[in-house]
Amino acid sequence: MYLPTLKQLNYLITLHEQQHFAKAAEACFVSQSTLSAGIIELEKLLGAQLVERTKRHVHFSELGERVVKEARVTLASVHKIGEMVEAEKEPLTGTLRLGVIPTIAPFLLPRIMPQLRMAFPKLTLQLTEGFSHIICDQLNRGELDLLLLALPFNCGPTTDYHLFNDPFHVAFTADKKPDMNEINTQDLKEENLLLMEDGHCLKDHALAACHLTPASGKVETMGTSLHTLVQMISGGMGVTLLPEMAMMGGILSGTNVATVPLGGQNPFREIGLSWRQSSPMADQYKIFGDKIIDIWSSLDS
Amino acid sequence: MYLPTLKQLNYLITLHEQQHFAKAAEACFVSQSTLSAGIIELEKLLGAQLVERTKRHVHFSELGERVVKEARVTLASVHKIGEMVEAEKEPLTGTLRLGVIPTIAPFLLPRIMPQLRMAFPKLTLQLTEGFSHIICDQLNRGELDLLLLALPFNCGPTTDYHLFNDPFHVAFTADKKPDMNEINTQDLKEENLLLMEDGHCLKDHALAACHLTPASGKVETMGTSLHTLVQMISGGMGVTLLPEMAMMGGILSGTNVATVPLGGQNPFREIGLSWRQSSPMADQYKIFGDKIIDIWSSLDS
DNA sequence: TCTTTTGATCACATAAAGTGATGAAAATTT
DNA sequence: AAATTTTCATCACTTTATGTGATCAAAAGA
Repeated sequence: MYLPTLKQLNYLITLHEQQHFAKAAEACFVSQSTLSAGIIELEKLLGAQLVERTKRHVHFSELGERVVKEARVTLASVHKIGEMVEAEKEPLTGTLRLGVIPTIAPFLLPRIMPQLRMAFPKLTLQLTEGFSHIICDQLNRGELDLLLLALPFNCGPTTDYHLFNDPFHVAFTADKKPDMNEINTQDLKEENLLLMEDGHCLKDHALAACHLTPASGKVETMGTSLHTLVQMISGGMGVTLLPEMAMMGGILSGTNVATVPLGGQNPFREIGLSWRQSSPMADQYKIFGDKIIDIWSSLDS
Repeated sequence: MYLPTLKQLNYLITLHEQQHFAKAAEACFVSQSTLSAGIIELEKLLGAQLVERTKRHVHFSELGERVVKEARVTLASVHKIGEMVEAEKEPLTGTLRLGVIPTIAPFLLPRIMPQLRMAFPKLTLQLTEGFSHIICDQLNRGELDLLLLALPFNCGPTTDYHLFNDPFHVAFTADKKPDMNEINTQDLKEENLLLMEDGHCLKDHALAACHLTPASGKVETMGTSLHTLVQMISGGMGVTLLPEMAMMGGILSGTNVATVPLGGQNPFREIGLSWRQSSPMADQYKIFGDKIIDIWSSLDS
């Protein structure tokens, strides 16, 4: 495949506009000899005469006219590339492919999206909801740019950015709720603890918050959504750990469930962002994360 | 205005296809270092990172994806230029802008166009009818490629190509037609000679065929078409010189006009082609002219 | 720990694009 | 007719861009 030079095409277009070699050369900020040689070179490459030269006039052949027309299309396309890049340099514009886990997405996003849109009006969010390990794979394959998830999660060569802590509450059937300001891991030993099934990192983080290992007895897991799990608690089937975020998102409305804050050390899950270490947009992602922190704390109060 | 290189854009596209520097380099028939440097150079020029490199994977940033997409458009456009030129190399294809004078066009074209189309099916004729000096100007301005006219005509720096001679006949009102095989210039001295007005070169060529100068008395000129002139003769207002081409084209049908061939030296006008001396298509125009000769002589017989 | 894979980098070679000066042909003025 | 002007091509030369193989460093995998 033989390629002309964009410079040559530009020379040709300018020559067509000026109908004069010396003037075209001036317009291109090169010497007349350069432009002349450029046009000759282009004609030689294409193997066809595009321009007829007389000592008095410059004429474009019928083919030359058509080549000029198409060359304009070519340069316009190149120009568009430049414009796209320039637009992108303004931070947080364009499209951000964001992966979010299912125990965050339905509770956090509806509450922060409006303000996020206002803060970054030129940013289009392309949301993907999935289990941590799924969206981590997508991140590492380059199909996503950024993840919003619960940390820690071993996601390969990523940079994690802490946003805020999301405290756990223990959810009881309303009539079984103990009258305490907070509840401790030890107090749960007699309860039937229901958690979400493998895949949801919420299970691991909940256990970690309780300083329990998966092997500790009396733990049942269920392959359902958090909403369904709450319904089970409401029906008296046991207790569970609920992220405050979900409660603030209204997961308890219309249920027969009451909650007590979890006590002890680190009774929360950590919410954060992850991106590939190699990402050139790290700065922008931090700004994005800071904005989420901002919005979140304003919701809390 | 800063221009990337088409090579660089091509490297980028290939890298996107191969997702691997070394393979992309191979596909571009360059060394890995060249392709690597090319991509880096492009990123530096644009001032933005398009590709994320890890030791294991190559990822395109969201911007990178869009740049690749637009770069494909660019290269397709360049490719189209190449195709246009290639198509043009096949002789007598594309568009030919042909200027024809009014004393040829209506008589010759209808009779030769069908066969011309058959001979050059890929050639589109863009016809312009006008006085010799008008279409000559257009030729010299590069607005026309080729002229079909009566020679000689001083048209500036053109190459003329003789096609055939078009004999003159003297047209009388039918009842005044002398009973002769041919008629001589001297025999016309008593007649009222009607010719076309300035602008039509037919006047000059008719006078030349008669070996007369415009000053020779008893010559009237009229600013009309040849058809109208024939009507005047039919009405008994004098005699005129008619090109045989017009008669064969049926100009006399339904009129009261009879003709006698003109005698003497060179009793004809010369039909030919003209193109700019500087035209790169001279060979093609000769082939085109030869075909007209061909068709014309087959009509004669 | 050793090997393999992979993209970046280095020193160097070649090719392309640039320059000012000059030349030749046509058009215009003297 | 001669001189001048206009205009594009060409020349010798410089600078810049693009290319190469060899080598390096980092990460992944054995």
